Amino acid sequence: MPRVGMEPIRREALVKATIAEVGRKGSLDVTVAHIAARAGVSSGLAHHYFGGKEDLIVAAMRHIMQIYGTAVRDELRAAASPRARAAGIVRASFGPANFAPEVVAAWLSFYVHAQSATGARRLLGIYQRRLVSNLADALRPLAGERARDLAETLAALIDGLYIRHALGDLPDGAAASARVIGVMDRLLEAA
Amino acid sequence: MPRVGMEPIRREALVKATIAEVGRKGSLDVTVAHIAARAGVSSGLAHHYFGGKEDLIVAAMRHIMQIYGTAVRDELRAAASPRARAAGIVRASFGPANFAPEVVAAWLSFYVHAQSATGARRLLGIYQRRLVSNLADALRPLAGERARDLAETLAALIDGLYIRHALGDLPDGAAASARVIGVMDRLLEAA
Amino acid sequence: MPRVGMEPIRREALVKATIAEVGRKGSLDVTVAHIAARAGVSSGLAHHYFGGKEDLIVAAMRHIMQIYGTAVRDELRAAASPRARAAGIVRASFGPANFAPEVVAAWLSFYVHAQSATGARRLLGIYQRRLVSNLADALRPLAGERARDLAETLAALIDGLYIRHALGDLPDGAAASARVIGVMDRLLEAA
Amino acid sequence: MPRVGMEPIRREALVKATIAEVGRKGSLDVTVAHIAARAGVSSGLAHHYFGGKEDLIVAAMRHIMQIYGTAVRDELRAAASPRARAAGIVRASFGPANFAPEVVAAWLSFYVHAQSATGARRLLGIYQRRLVSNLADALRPLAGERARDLAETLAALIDGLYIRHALGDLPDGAAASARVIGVMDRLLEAA
DNA sequence: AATGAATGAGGATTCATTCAT
DNA sequence: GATGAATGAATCCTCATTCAT
Repeated sequence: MPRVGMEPIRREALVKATIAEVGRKGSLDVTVAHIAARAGVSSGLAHHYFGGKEDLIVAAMRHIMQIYGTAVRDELRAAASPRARAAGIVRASFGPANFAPEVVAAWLSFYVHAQSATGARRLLGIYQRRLVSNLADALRPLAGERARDLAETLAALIDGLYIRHALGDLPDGAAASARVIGVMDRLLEAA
Repeated sequence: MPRVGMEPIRREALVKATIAEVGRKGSLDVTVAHIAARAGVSSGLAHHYFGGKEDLIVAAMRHIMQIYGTAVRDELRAAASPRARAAGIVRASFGPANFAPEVVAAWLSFYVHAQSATGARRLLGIYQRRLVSNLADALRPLAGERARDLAETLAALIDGLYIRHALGDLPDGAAASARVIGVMDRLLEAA
Repeated sequence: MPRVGMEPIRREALVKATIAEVGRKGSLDVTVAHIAARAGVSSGLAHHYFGGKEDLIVAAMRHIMQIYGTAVRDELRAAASPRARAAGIVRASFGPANFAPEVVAAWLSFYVHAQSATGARRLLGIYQRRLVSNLADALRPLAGERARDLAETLAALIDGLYIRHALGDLPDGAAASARVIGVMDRLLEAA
Repeated sequence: MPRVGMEPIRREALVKATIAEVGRKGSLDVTVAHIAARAGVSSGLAHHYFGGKEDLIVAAMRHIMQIYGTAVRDELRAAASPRARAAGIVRASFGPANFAPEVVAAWLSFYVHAQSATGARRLLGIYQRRLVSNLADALRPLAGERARDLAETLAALIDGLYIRHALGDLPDGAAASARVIGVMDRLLEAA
C-alpha cells in the first residue's frame, strides 16, 4: 500500500535494520533479504533506495558515525575544562548509543570491510582523523605539543577496548571510560 | 603424482596460502579454490585435509598465533629484567613476522570472524588471555597487584595499534613498540 | 499537474521514446522505466495507457510502419511511370525517416521479437505483404506475371540491406536505394 | 558422477543446447538454467565451462558459423567452374544444416544481439566479410571488377531471405537457393 | 491524469562441498 | 594421495506490474 513521502522513513528503517542485522550476525555476511525483512519491506525496495548492498552498508556506517558525532558534540558542549573536554570525548566513545553490543559488533565489521572497500575506507578514515584531532584539540592546553601524540595513543586505546568488548571481554562502558581517562590522567601527570 | 609423506607439506602450504589470501583480500571472503590454487593444489585437497573452509580458517589462525607465541618465547628468553620481559612481549607483537601488512589484515579479519564462529572465538580468547597474563606476569615484580590492570591496558593498546595499522595509519613496528613501551614506562612511574 | 486531453500527447511521446530507446540499445532489453523517463512521464503512466510493455512495443512497431507507409504513399503520389512507382517504394524504404540508424536498429529488434510474439508477428506480416504487393503492383505493367517473383526478390534484398546497415556496414540510404534499383532494372532487362 | 575428460563433451552439449534453446524461443531471452537442463547438466557447470551467459552465446554463434564454414568448404571442393563455386556458396547458405528453422531463428537472434554486444558483433563481422569475399572471389573470373559489388548484393539478398524464412515466409532452402542463383545469373548476363 | 511506492518473481552468478576415478 | 567434474543452495539484483493517493 504505497503512500507518499515514505522515502526518508524507509531509508532510516533500512539503515537501522542493517546495523541491527550486522551487529547480531557479527559480520557483513548478511543478506539484503534479511535486512529488508527486518525493516518490514521487500528486498526490492532496499535496492530501489540504496542501489545495492554495498551502498546500504556505507549508509549504515555513516549513520553510526553520525550517532557518535552527535554524542561527542553533546559531551563537548557540557564540558567546562580542557580535561573535561577530553574526558567527554572518551565518554562519548563508550556511551550507551555507541557501546551497545550490536553497535560495537557492527563497528568492528565495518573496520574489516574498510580494508577492501574504498568507500568504507574513506569514511572510516574521516572518523579516525576526527577522533584524533578532537582529542588533540582538547588536550593541547594541557599537553602542548605532546597533545597530538597523546591523542593518538588514546585513540588507539579506545579502538583496542572496542575490539575486546566486541569479543566479550570487558564489563561495561563506564569501566572502559574510566580506564582510558585514568591512563590519560597519568600520562598528563608524567609530563 | 601423489607421493607419500606429503600431508604435512600440503597442510602447511594450504595454511600459509590461506593467510596470504585473507591478508591480501583483507577479509574472509576468499574462495577455497583461490587458496588451493595459491598453494598449488586442487580445491578438493583442501577439503580432504581440513574438512572444510571453516577448519582451514581456524588452522590459519592457529598458525598465526603460533608464530606470535614463538616470537614471544624468543623475546622472553633473551630478556634479563622484568621490564625487559614486558618490553619483549610488546616487541614480539610488532615484530616483522606479526606486523607484516597481510598478517595484520588477516588478524583483523580473524577478530571479526571470532564474533560469529565459536571455534575461532575460543582460539582468540586463548591468545588474548595469554597475552594479558604474559604481560601481567612480567609486570608483577614492578607493579604488584596493579600488574593485571596495567597488562589489560597495554593489551588493548596493542590491539588498537594493530587495527590502525591495518587501515594504513601507522608507520612501522618499531614506532608502535616504542609507543606502547613509552606508555608502559610512564604508567609504571606514575605509581 | 494533470490536464485534460493529454492522452494522445502522452501516447505519442511514449511510442517515440520506445523507438528511440530500443534503437539506441539495439534490442528490446529496455526497461519501461527508461522509456517512461525519456518520455518525461512515470513508468506507471506507460502501463496506464498501454497496458504493458508488450503493447507498448507493438504500438511502436505500428508507428514505425505508419511512418513507412506514409513515405511510400508520398513517393507513389509523385511517381509518373511504373518504374518510377517501383523506384519510389524502394526510395521510401531507405528514406531518412526509415533509415536513421536507431530506426533501423529498432526494425531489426522488432523482426526478432516477431519470432516469439504473436501480435508482433501479425503486424510484421502485414507490412511484409504490403511491401511485396506494393512492389508487385508497380512492376506488373513492366514484368507481367514475373512481377510477383521480382517483388519478392527486391523485398528480400531491401531487408538484407537493412540488416547490414544495422550492423554498421553500408554507407547511406541513397547508395542502398541505388543498389536495389540497379538490380531491379537489370532484372527487368533480363526479361 | 564425475568422470575425467568430460570437458569437450559438456562444452559441445551446452553449445548445442544453447542453439536449440535460442532457436526454439526465437530470442536470446533464454535462461542458463534451461540451456543447462537441456544439455543434461547443472547451471553451475555452464558457468564453470563458459564463464557466463554471454560467453555461451558467443560460443554458440561461433559453432553455427563453423557449421556454415564447413558447408561452404565442402561445396567449394566439389565445384568445377567459377559459377559452380558461387552457386555452391549460395547453396551452402541454404543447406539443411544452416536452414533448419531453429538455426535460422538463432542466426537472426545473434544478428540483433550483435547490435549491442561487442564480441558478438566482431564475430558476425568476420562471417559477413568472409561471405562477401568468398562470393567475390568466385565471381571474379566472370564479373571482373564488378565482382565485389555483385557479391555484396547477393550477400544482402541471402540475409534478406534468411529473415523472411525466420518469419515463416519461404518454402524451403532449395527455392531460396534457386532464387539467389537466378538473380546471380541474370546479373551476370546483364553485363 | 499522474505519480512513485512497493512488490515479488525470475535469473545470473558464485562457491563450498562431494565424489568417482 | 590427488584431481577436477559436478552439483545446488544461496544471494544479489532487475524490472514489469500494481495500486493507494
